[in-house]
Amino acid sequence: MKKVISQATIDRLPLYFRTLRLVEEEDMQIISSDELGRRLDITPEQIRKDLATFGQFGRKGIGYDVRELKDRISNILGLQNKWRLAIVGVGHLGGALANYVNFASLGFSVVALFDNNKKIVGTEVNGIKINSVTRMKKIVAEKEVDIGVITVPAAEAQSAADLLVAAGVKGIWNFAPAKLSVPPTIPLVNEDLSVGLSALSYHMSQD
Amino acid sequence: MKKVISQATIDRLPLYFRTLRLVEEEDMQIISSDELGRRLDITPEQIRKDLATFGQFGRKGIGYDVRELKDRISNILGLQNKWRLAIVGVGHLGGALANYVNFASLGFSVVALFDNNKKIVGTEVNGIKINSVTRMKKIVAEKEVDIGVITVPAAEAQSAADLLVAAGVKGIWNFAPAKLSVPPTIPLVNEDLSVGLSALSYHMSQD
DNA sequence: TTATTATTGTAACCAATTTCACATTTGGGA
DNA sequence: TCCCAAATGTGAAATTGGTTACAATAATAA
Repeated sequence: MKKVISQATIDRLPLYFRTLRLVEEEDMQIISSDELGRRLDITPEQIRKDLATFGQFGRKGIGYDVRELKDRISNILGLQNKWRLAIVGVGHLGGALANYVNFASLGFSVVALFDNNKKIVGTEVNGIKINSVTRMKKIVAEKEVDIGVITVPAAEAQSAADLLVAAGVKGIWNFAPAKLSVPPTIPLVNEDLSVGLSALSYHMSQD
Repeated sequence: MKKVISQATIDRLPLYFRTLRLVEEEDMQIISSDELGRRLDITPEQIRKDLATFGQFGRKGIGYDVRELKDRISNILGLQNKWRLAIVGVGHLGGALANYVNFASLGFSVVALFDNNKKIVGTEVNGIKINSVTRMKKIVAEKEVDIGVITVPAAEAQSAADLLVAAGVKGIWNFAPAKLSVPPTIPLVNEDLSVGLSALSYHMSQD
């Protein structure tokens, strides 16, 4: 199963998935690419092309089986893995992510928190104890952490990434506005909020 | 000034901007596309092409004037506007954004907070009072809010957007995992965190 | 002054992505 | 049974985005 799926398609799959879950709750068993597109503002052709990337399982003249499509997308995205997250940097954003309920519904769980501020080490957020970053290796192993989430200031982001990689995480989700260097075997996704906000500013300035 | 700049380019401009600020602090007056690219893992050709979209102001054989390039990008992104934000939904994420320092350094400021939970209306976060959503129109006008930030649950996101539009905001930054309908004159940027996290999951699942 | 090196700007090419057009399949109704 | 309407799947065309190659320019050193 080594079919390449484009990044553009991968970024749309979560949207399909979330819509299929809603549709399922409405007790729809079958959905057409047209209806799915209408709900997401994506053309039906685009959706069919995306889905065709990983085999054909729609039924001509009918549409797609909601349950089957949803499960298939979930598998492609690897959501069956129930990834375990550790958050490094328990400031406002890190704390918010530790409490973020939408993760749980996708099968992700926050299992560890790290900070280098002695004042908060030992306290708990959402029932999870904050540890010193010096204990990262031990705790990442113990708690079987898969994903490291970086919510430290930009200047400290690279060293947080280095510690996470050394501790053995399999992927990194970076919120710091900084370019990180990690081994090519470790997937890295950047979630720099200022990019989106700046893009909004740009569009608001045009007319 | 009606030159079209591609979304791909717009999304890279904030990265250039942030790097130029760092470079400026290092007292560099001139930077080459090569050096800028090295710091961001973007090819120098790509950078030159992006910058060429809005005129030529590099100097052949020399490079780009750091200050000038930074100011120019700031203007293109509309950051000189000092946009004023209102956050709707003061849960964990909304609260974190109300405290987020990186905004201020880009010239954005949070000037109003709204929630429909009576228990928190009247309290303050980061010195900003939480108002009832019923007072949105009045307060958006009073505080001269430009941008509405949506951090309510998905099911309430559309009505939050409707209220913001009715109150006169000029743009919307949406964190709820939902597709919003807004008038085409109102720029909308979606910041669905589950998209990035799912993409990370996908890449981690590949062999 | 002239050659050399560094570096931009851009045209031409190539790759990725999206849109278009349509053949094909399915179920339902006459 | 046969036709029609509703859909998918997909090749081809169009568009968008990225890479390559190189001419042009500027500073510096010989």
